[in-house]
Amino acid sequence: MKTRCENCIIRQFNSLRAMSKEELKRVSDTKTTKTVKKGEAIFAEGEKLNGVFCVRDGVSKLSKLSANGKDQIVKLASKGEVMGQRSVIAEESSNLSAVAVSDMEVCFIPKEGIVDVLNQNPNFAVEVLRHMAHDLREADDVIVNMSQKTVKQRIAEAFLYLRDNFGEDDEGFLTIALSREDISNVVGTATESCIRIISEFKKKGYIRTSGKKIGVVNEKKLRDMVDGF
Amino acid sequence: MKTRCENCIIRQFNSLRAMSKEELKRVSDTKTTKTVKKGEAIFAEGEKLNGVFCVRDGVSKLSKLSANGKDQIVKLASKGEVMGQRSVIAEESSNLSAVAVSDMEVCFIPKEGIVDVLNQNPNFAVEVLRHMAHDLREADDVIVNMSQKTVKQRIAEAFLYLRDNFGEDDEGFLTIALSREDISNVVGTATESCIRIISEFKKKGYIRTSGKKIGVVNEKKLRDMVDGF
DNA sequence: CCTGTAACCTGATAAAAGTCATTGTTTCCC
DNA sequence: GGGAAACAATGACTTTTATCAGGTTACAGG
Repeated sequence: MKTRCENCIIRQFNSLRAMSKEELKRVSDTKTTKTVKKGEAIFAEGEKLNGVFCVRDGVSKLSKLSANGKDQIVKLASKGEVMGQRSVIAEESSNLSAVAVSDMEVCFIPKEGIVDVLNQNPNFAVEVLRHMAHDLREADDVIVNMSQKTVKQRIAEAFLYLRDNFGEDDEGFLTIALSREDISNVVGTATESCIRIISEFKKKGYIRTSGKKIGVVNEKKLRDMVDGF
Repeated sequence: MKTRCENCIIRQFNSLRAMSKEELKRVSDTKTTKTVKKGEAIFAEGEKLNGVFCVRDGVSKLSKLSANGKDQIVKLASKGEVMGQRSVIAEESSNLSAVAVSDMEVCFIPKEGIVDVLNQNPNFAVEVLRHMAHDLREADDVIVNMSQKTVKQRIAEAFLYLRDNFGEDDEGFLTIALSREDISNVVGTATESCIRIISEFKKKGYIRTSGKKIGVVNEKKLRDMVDGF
C-alpha cells in the first residue's frame, strides 16, 4: 500500500514517477514525520540541511532576511511541495528559512536516499532538473514583477495568485489567511502601505474582508490593475 | 586537440567534466560558431530554442520585457557562460531574450546532444542540476535586493558586481561599458534616476567616468552604501 | 470578565523615485 | 568633417512609497 507520503513525494518531484518502485520504497522507508504548529520554524536561514522536507498538510513560508531587517517571502509551500532541495543538491546551507503559516504536518527525507537515486537514475535527475528549471523561470518572473510593477499591482497579483494556487473556502475567502505583515513581506513593501492598499481595494469593491480573511470580489478589476490599466 | 569551445563548455557546465571524453567529443562535433555584432539579438523572448549558446567572447544581456514596455536585465553572460539551458531542459520556449552588449563570438550546440548525455550520464545531470541550484539561489538574492534595497543601493551594488565579475581595464574603468539605459534596466529603475545617481556618486567621489566608461574609486563607500550605512 | 498584547488601521509628513521637457554631448555614418 | 541620431545630463514637477505617531479592534490567558 502506498503511504500518503509517497504520494506527496510523487506530486512535487512530479517526476518521482521516474523512481523505480524499489527506489521509492527505499527512500520512503527512511522518512520521518512531524507536526509543526503555526509560527514555528522548520528550518532557519544558514542552517545545514540533512535532507528535504515534504509538506503533507498546511502551508509554510520560505523567506530570506534582508539587510534592513525585513523578511522577504520568496515562496509559499503547500501540500505536496518539497522544501530544501536546492540546498541539498548544491550542498550548501540553506539560503532561506521556513516557518509554518498554519499548523502543519511535514515529513523529512534524509538526503542520502535522495542523492543516491540522483546519482544512479538519470531519469530522476532529469526530472528534478526540469522542476528546478521551472522554479528558475518563476524566479525570473518575480524579479521582473518586483522591479517593474507598483506595490498596488503586486498586491493585486498576490491575491489572484493566492486564490489560483491555494483556492478559496466555501464562503469565498482565500484558503490561506496571511497576516497583513506576511502579505507585505510577499510583495516587498511596508506593512502600512499594504494595509492602506487593502483598504482601498475594499472601498472600491475589488475584495472583501472578514477579520484577517480576504475574498476576491472583482477578479477582472484586479487583473486589469496587474496589467497596468 | 581541444577546441576553444570544448573549454568553454567545460567552464560553465563546470561540471561538463562529468562528461566522458567520447561524449564531449560527440557533442562538440555538432557545434557551430557565429559572430554577433553589438546590439544584435542572439535569441528572442518566446522563441523556441533548438540548443544552447555558449559565449566564447564578448558579453550578452539576458532580459525580459515587462508589461510596461521596459526591459529588465536578469543576467549578463560573458566568456564561458551558457545561455538557453533552462529553456532546453524545461522544453519550453525561452522566457528571456539575449542581445549582444559588445561584439561577440558564440557557439551553438544542438539540444539533442545535450539531452542524450543528460539522459545517459547521471553525473552530468547532477552537475547541471547543481549549477541550476546555484542560479536559483542567486535569483532569490536578486529578488530580495530588488524588493528591499533602494535604487541607490542597487546601483552601487551593480558597479561592484560589474567590477568583481568582469574586471577593469588598465585605466581602472569597468571592462563592461553598459549604457546608462542598460544599467537602469539591470537595477530596475528609470534611466533619468539612474543618471542622477551616477552624477551624485561622481560628485561624492565614489566613482569616476569618462564617456560611458565608469571606474570605481571608493569601494568602501560603495560597499557601505549597499549595506545601508 | 478583565487585561494585555498583537494585529490592524489611519493621518500627517517626508523621502524616494518616476515623468516630462529641454539642453548638451558623443558617436557614427555618409 | 559635418550632421543626424543616439546617448547623457539636469531642472521642475508629480506620484508613489516609507516612516512616524498615534489610534482601534480582536483575542488569548489569567
